[in-house]
Amino acid sequence: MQEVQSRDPREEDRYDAQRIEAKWHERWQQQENSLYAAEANSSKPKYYVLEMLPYPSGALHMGHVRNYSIGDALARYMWMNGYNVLHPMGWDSFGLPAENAAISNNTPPREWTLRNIANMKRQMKRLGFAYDWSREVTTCLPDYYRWNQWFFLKLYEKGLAYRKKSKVNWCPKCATVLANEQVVGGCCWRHEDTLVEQRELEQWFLRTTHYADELLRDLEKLDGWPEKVRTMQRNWIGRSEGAMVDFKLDGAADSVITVFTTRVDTIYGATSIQLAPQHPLVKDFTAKDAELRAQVDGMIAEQRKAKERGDLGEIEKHGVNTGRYAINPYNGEKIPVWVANYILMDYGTGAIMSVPAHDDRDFEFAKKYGIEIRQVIVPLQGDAAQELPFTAHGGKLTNSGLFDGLACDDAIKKMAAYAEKNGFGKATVTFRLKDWGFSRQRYWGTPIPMLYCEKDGIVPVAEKDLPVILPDNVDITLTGGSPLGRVPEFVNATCPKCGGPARRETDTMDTFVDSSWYFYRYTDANNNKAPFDSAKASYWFGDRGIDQYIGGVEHAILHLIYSRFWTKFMRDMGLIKNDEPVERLFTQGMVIKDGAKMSKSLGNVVSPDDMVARYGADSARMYSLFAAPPDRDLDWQDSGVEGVARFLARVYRFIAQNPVKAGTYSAEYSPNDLGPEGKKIQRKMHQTIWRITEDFKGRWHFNTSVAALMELLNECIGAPIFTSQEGPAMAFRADVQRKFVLMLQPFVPYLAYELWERLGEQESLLKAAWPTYDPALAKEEEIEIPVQVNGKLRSLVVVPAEATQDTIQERALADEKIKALIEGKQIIKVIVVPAKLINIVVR
RNA sequence: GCCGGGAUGGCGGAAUUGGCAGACGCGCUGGACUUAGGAUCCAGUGCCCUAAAGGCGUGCAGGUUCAAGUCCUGUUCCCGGCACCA
Repeated sequence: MQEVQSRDPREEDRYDAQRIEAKWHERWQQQENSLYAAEANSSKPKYYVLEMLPYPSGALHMGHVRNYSIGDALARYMWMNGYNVLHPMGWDSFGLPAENAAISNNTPPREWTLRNIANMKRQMKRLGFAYDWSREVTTCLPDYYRWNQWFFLKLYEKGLAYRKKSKVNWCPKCATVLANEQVVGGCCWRHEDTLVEQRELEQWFLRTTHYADELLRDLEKLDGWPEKVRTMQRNWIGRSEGAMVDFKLDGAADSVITVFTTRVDTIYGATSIQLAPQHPLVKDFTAKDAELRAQVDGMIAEQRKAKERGDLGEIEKHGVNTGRYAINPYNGEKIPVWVANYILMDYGTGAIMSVPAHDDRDFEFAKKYGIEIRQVIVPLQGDAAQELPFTAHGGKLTNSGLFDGLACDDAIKKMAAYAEKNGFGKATVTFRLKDWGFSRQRYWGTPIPMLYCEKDGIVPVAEKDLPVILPDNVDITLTGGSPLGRVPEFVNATCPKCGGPARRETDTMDTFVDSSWYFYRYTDANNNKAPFDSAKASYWFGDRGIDQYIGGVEHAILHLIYSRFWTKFMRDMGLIKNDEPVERLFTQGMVIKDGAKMSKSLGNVVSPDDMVARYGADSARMYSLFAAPPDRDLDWQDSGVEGVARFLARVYRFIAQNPVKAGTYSAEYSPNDLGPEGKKIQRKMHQTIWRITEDFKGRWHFNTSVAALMELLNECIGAPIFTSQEGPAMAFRADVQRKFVLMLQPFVPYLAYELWERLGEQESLLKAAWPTYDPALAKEEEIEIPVQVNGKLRSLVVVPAEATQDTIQERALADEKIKALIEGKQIIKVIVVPAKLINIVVR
């Protein structure tokens, strides 16, 4: 640093974030495995706070810094409040970018990944995040992924993992299959500009639908989750109650069209059947009818295009009559069978009964093609001839045979029961949620522990043979087939059943497996006998799961639904007791710059390393909490970071340049010693403690916490009482300085530790008690009461805080300005809100 | 179309229970100190009005109330999610 010549000797001891942070960073490094370790047999209450683990892309971005600053502040606050805190970190380190890096710069995925981890861990440490590194989890290492394989065997045993051939999502850029959850608006979640194709492939699936009902129902319990996330999951699961009804195909007694409907009560109004173009029966119809075939193929192409454009709902409805008829099992009526472009094969049964009188889409379609529109529902009261389509539920049946007169809701139940009794249908529930497509045709993932034997078919790897190690030195290309298939030493194995030759599964697991249960591993990260010890997991998860989980909303569906599924499975295995993994979830907003998401192409990326180098970790962290409430988007402004750095410099001057050291003062002082100025500061201090404590309790508006600290400092700076050398004044200054540092600790640990030391304190700051506020001292003695006349602010009067209504009114009416205003007018009413305001209504 | 969130000075935001709108910070203006200032300190800063006085002001239009950013009705725009879901 440049030599500064200054008259003021204090100038030589300026706030130098780099020097302070380097000093404490060095000290903390030396005890990295013990400093923030959770206690093993603690009598304290437990608190598990967790931030979503990062993908090791190479470097942290500001979104990470924000995420971890929130979690770290909370962890430190809970430590100070006497909790046994678990605050771990790990790496979601399988995934495609490692393979892409391998291709583009010829570095093996493992090496690339581990190097990135080392760099990001360095950044986290430099930022001063308090993680228990002894529990670090790295998902791409065999000591972790072997348990993925173990879980897979358990899922297979229970019938929750299965293999089937079906249409699956395929990303051409990733050259792999994707789960439904990984398709966003028809495109790949990693390649927003790449349309996902449909391919017919044989794949492993996990039966997430087994828990569909529970996954939906338990959302009600998650009142510590943002409503937004619960709604998104509800939509995703998409439960709908209805009935399946079989329509026989006329003239082909063994051919049946099963339709799904939520409105079986309208079935007497069904005047056609509509099939999705991909419906299996359609193939039979088109086999001998080239013209029909051409039209159907056109519809399939049209649907695909619309899906790719993301406006499937916008295409114009059209269809083609197949010339066949189906028989309505309720009344024996023959109705025509059509193929229509608005019927989706992947929802329900891919076939509907069309009731134009009571469905908007069917109505539009029937109008276009002149299909009969037959009303079978009328309102409960009043005019039966209302406008069609009449889609409301609140009606009763007409033209419906023996069900005439029933209310819709009643009819839905009775008619489903009738179908079941007569063997042509039943009440049923459909879900939008599909089973989890689980196989990936990629290298950098957990090998699926399965074998294919010519004699025994699909054979699981024996538990004792786990882990199936992912080989190194694999030739990776993004063309055709799983890279592992090109490694004979890997592929060629022995069948554990017959001892004959067997071929290994060469697909790997979706990386979302890794994050589905990693937070349980943190409770027992070094266990090599089991994924974790049940007792340890139950201690940290309790009945309701992780106390506080913090991350981006982009995982509202993906990670958060898979991990809920995994938890339910582990509970049913008897490994854990909790039904849900996370009690409270917080989704922080994005970090943006100049109104846009940070991206290389826009050139608006702010690098954490750069911020740390320019302003220090403390400033970068505090700014990321100060600039906006944590749940909202944060528009990054370097000048704002500077402002925070200025504030910290003033804090430093207030304490480090004028400290009252431990042992140099008497701890006792009485408020009466302080005088009005000191009392005012004391009041402000207790109000500040109150505000920040409240913010931590759940509101989490750390921006106002920081503002409160700034206000307190503004009050203190330049106050004459802090230059006094008298006993009580010294004791008071000592108290203010200590409480200030304690409140800084969650937000700016480096500066807080430095100042704590400057104050001569020996106790560990991390576990020093959070200051308490005294409501009596926080209370104002005198307050300004706004005086309104007819609701408009006209004056202010100063009264004692406890002033009665009468006193306030007396003072207000005696006020010169008020007197002049109400002169000659009639007072109609006076409203006095004690300690708040007075409003005089005059005419 | 359905669901969730939002709109407050030049900017980020505050107002926790219907009770002084604009805390705190940025930026800007003026001043002090200084060889210098992109350091520090002091003062000012919603808009209109020469100042005082006064008036206006929380997307828009109404309403309830002594009193509305906050409650009610309607409406516009922005962000996010879902979507021919039968």
